[in-house]
Amino acid sequence: MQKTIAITDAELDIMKVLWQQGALSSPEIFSLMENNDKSKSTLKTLLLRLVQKGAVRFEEINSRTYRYIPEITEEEYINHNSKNFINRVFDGSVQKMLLNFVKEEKITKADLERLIVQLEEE
Amino acid sequence: MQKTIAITDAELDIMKVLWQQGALSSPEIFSLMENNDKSKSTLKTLLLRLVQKGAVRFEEINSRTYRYIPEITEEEYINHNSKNFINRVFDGSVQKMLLNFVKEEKITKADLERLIVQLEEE
DNA sequence: AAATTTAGTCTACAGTTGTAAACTACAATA
DNA sequence: TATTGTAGTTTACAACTGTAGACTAAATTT
Repeated sequence: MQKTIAITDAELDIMKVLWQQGALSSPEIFSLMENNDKSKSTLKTLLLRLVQKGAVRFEEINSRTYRYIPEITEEEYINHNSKNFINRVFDGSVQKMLLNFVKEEKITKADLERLIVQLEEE
Repeated sequence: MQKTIAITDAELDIMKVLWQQGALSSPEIFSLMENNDKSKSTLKTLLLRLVQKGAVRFEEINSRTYRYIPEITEEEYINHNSKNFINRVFDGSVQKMLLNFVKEEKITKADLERLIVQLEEE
């Protein structure tokens, strides 16, 4: 069982482009995050931290360019964070969460019905 | 629209007992959190921070004891955090989250059906 | 009244996070 | 080849977090 790697919010923005693209050089990451206001330097720091914590590895492309590759998958991230969230906010109960979302009208009956149909189609 | 008050994990433990009990003195909080290993001093720091950020207020009971009262409700906390979580992890889409939970078998068809029944009963 | 317990306050401190400037070294271009 | 652009590295720094010791002052116990 692999140890848990915590990814912070700022780091997550980088992971998202990496997950989407598979592997990117840092300039590529940077240009894909142009909407993001962070400086290039900030980006590099975040990338370095991701490498240090093992969330990303890199390969040398040529002498001064690297390709960064995600080491943990988006699924792993999602699963880990979902569990965390449900534990923290809903005492670990998915039921409790669902009930709350329905009560708060974040989920409608139509949503639920659609899901059931989807489930049956498989 | 009230400004957002961020509650950290450690602080949340305190909020939880306050939400459950409504209002407590700090020794009461402390004894309700005995399972928790934190020192009394730590608890007081967290309580102070909660007061500073407006998540908790206090009333004097007698000269050297206070009653601490939650200023934000558990619902507010849950709603805010749910939104945060869904934004961060599922790009703001509840549908996406549900789909993922179903796929990961965190939610079963039975869960969904039960929810629909509950909805209809209201 | 003296000793002890205890609620609260002040101060501290290391680790994490978000952010970035300064610096280095190679590569492309003039 | 000298200049300039740029990928990467080092260093920094303040805010936030988790944790807690030291100190103060009031209440309780002896």
